[in-house]
Amino acid sequence: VAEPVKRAEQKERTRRAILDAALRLTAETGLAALSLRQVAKEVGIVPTAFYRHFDSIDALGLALVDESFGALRAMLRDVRRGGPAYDTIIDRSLEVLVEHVHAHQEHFRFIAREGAAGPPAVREAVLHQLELIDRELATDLAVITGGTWSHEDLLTLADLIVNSVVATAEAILAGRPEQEKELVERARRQLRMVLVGALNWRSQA
Amino acid sequence: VAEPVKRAEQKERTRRAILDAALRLTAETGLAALSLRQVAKEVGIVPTAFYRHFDSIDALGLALVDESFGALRAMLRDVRRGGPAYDTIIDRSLEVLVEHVHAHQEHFRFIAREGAAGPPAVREAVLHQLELIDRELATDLAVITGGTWSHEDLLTLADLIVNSVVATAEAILAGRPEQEKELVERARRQLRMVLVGALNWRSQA
DNA sequence: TGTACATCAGTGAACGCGCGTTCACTGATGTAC
DNA sequence: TGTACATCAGTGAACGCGCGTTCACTGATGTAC
Repeated sequence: VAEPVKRAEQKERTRRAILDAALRLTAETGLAALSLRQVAKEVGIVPTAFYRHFDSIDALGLALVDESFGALRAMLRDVRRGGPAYDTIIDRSLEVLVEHVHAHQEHFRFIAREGAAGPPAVREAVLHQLELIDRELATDLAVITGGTWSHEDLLTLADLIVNSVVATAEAILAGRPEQEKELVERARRQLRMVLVGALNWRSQA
Repeated sequence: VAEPVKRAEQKERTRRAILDAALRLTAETGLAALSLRQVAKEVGIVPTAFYRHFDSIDALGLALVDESFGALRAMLRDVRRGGPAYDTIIDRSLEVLVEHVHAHQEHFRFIAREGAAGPPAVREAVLHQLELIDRELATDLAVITGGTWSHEDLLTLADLIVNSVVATAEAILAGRPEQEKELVERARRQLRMVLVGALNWRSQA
């Protein structure tokens, strides 16, 4: 008594079309100003059909949060693939960042925008996911630093790095393409400053 | 033939009421989702009277950008008042930051929110103002570091500091009050890492 | 000081429009036998 | 395989509501003389 195939397929296709349309439309005005009717029109369905897929725009927003963090986590997996090779990690991470930021522009923009200004439920979901990523990075850093740092110190450093990288991604997306090289070079220097600073500061403490 | 006094006074009072109401109301949903009628209702005037003061919600938004950066610049003046006393500058700056963030919550939130998700004109105005502040900080840093750094290096460091501080302010405003001490302590360590790192990295370069 | 006129912040009715949501429906897809 | 029935994604009319904007207006404040 499994769900029939063809009908389910069509439903899934419409669901995808709704998610894609919403991601495209929110890029202009943000999720808070997005209407169900705009989405329906963009997809090519009647407004009421929206309810066959989502209870509300907020519910749609939460689905987009999941999807966007899927893209971000894929990026982090790519970064980790190289292992903790200490001397090349900054260059490699920035390469992966630039590649993913371009391939998933809309998802990155969505996270930045809705984390600052989304409807409360969406905003909270974004901030929660970012906190989880902070903690994951702290675990990675524990490996790189050889397990001698305290949990709190690792989180502090992870937070500093995540904030800088998020700011860099936002700047790349907001800026003109010809500024990109400059922004990446700046990020590279910043990460080096941070890494050198963390190690020196640590040995003084 | 100067503008008459009493009438102008009343007009200014209404203008202020509109700005205050808008700042209060946007805290919930963001400027993009704010309606002229909501503002008028909150102020206690008829919707059409809004046009006596602003051409559109966007124009009102730009006035709020000016006002919010007025608050931010007042903070920076307070920080600078202590002069470039190298060893206490981090502690003093964080004290001033915490004080101003609480006194002008709504303005800081406005900057963070509309810089990420405001209507295009407002968003651009916010990002432009932040860039100006980056450059001002770079000038301050030139004094602190004794004039031996390149312009580009100073901007890189300023950008790193501004991003961290903005992230800290956002975290304080988004978090629960009992987390504040922890967040400030984390910011303190981050700024020390950055300063130590910048100096060491610099001397290696 | 008193009067006649000008200014203009705020009013209130009206407009067409897009909004979210309800409801009964259609007809292709799927299931039971 | 063929038939009768069930499911359910998408339809289309209708609703009351808040929206931005227009327009002619009112009446207190201000100015000229």
